[in-house]
Amino acid sequence: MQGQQRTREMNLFTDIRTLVLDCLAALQAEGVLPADLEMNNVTVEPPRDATHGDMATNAAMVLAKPAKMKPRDIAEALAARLTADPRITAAEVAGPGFLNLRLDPVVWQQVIATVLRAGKDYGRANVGQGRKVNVEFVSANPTGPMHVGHTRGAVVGDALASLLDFAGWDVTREYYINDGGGQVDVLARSVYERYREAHGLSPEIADGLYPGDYLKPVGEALKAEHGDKFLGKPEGDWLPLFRSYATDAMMAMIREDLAALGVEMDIYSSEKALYGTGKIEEALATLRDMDLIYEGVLEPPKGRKPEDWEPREQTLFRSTAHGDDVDRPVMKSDGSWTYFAPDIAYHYDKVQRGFDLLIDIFGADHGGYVKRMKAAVSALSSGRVPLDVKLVQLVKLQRGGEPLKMSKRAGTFVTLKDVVEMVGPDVTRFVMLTRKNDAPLDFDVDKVLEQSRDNPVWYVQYAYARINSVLRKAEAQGLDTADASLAGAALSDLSHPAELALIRKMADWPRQVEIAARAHEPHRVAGYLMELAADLHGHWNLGNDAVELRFLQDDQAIMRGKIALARSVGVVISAGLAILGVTPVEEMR
RNA sequence: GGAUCCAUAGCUCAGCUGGAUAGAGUGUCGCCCUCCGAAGGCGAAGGUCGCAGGUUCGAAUCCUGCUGGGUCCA
Repeated sequence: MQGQQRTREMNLFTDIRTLVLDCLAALQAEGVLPADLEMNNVTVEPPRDATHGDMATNAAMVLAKPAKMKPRDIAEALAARLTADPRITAAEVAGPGFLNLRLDPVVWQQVIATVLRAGKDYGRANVGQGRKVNVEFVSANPTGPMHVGHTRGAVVGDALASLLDFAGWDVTREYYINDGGGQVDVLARSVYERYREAHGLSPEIADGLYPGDYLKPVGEALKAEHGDKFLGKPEGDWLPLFRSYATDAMMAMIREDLAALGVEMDIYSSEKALYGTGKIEEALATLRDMDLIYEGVLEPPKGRKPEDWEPREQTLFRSTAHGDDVDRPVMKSDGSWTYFAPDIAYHYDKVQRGFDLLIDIFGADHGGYVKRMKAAVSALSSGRVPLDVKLVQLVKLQRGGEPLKMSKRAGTFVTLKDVVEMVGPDVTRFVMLTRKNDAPLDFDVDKVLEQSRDNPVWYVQYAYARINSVLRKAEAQGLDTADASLAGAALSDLSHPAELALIRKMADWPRQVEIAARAHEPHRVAGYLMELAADLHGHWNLGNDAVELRFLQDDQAIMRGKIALARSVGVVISAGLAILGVTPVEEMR
């Protein structure tokens, strides 16, 4: 397979792991090791401590027990086999049974050529094997502009989608429009007041209506299109029209906000569109066939004394059969659907569209919804399709250490657009990915624009800009700095420990991609980039004292290798930034 | 009351989904540099990984209970 072949060449760690497994198989063939051994737990990783060598394998420790042998004996037999490979220069047993490997520097140096030849595809993985994944994210109610909380979900979802794509998944980015519930009626009534206002009447923004100014243009547009024919008319005359008009306007605004962030959805699905199509009934019928729907009365919630609690018979989903804590109502006693019913139908639809994996990005306030959603997907796909729900915690927006408060009810809140206008889409995206999704995030709009070490965005961008600066200078000295040319540079001169350390960091990139993709954690990419940038800057600083470590050299042949190293770091940085959706800057100003 | 997430250096946080002596940044302390390969550099001190058990060759990581905090729930 072409793809797998390429992956093997790019990820040095899986290369060496394959070698380890081959050696173990040979030992089995010789009868040194028993035939039936589980090898899945055998890993090849960079050691925490660089003095331990280049790579370490735990094979001897993992296999000791099932093979009924001492770890040391296995390790020594394995070491003897491994050192027969030209890539391995040393293999020594250490600690409780680790096997520390040292690789021929040539192997490391070749990483540079690999990076330069692969370009932006360096690190592409095949963990997805072309399977289909649906990432549903943002899914903000179409009742107003997106605020900072949504922004984090948007960035996390988009970056996760890019990461999975990079790791070999077939990705669909999807937005679920919650336009079926009561909140869009509220929206329509709010817009009606703005419509009245457009006619010179004073709006009555009753408690519970959306007070934001952003609805004024919608009211005016309705006036321009329909004149005064809805003034003084009963709600039934205008509600449906106002509802769809307003949600369309809100969705247009949300799409603009997303575009400002650089987020492009593949599909917008509508909750409203599920009604009347039989989709909900179909999904529930499927569950009913599985004996997972029944009429019943829920236990009152434990603990706090239920004041207005009364036992009511409802239509319930037996979600406890799929891991939930209690069964959940899908239809209220008055015969109307609960919020849960269309969500079931929507996820059923996703299952039917053939996805092998579903991912939902929710705000942390929807955490209570996770178990029932997982139960529904588990039931409706007969356990075939996993649903992973990533909960995105709050963003604490600050300016110079002071909190920027937001309140949707008062109509004064910091929108996504505000933030993007203040700091730009690239900074917004990067900062949103500097923490794992389930940890709260501090976002200081002043700090993220500082040029300092503790501003991670700047730090990574600066590394990239430095590399480009040095490339320009090398070019001015007559060097061909095209990647294709640099890929042919002689690299044997790059043998200084600092240079090899930098290369090792780059060699780790494909591995980090796999780890991040498997864990569904795009923030790891940002973390890796900060480390790579730190290594680049550290190496740069060494050049202040040690002239032979500078990228710019008098000797063209030597400089060519150094520049190849610099450029390959730049390639990896831009590959990582591409996953985050951040544009690298060529020059600092 | 239940669900869920979190708890790691003074502070802000990483930590490879079980590996070796737990890492950065910042702050503190000490030294060096004034170099445009500028937007500092080197080093030191600083830890019962919330607490208590359990699982195993091995736990910050997995399981159970507890404590404290965020979020959610008719």
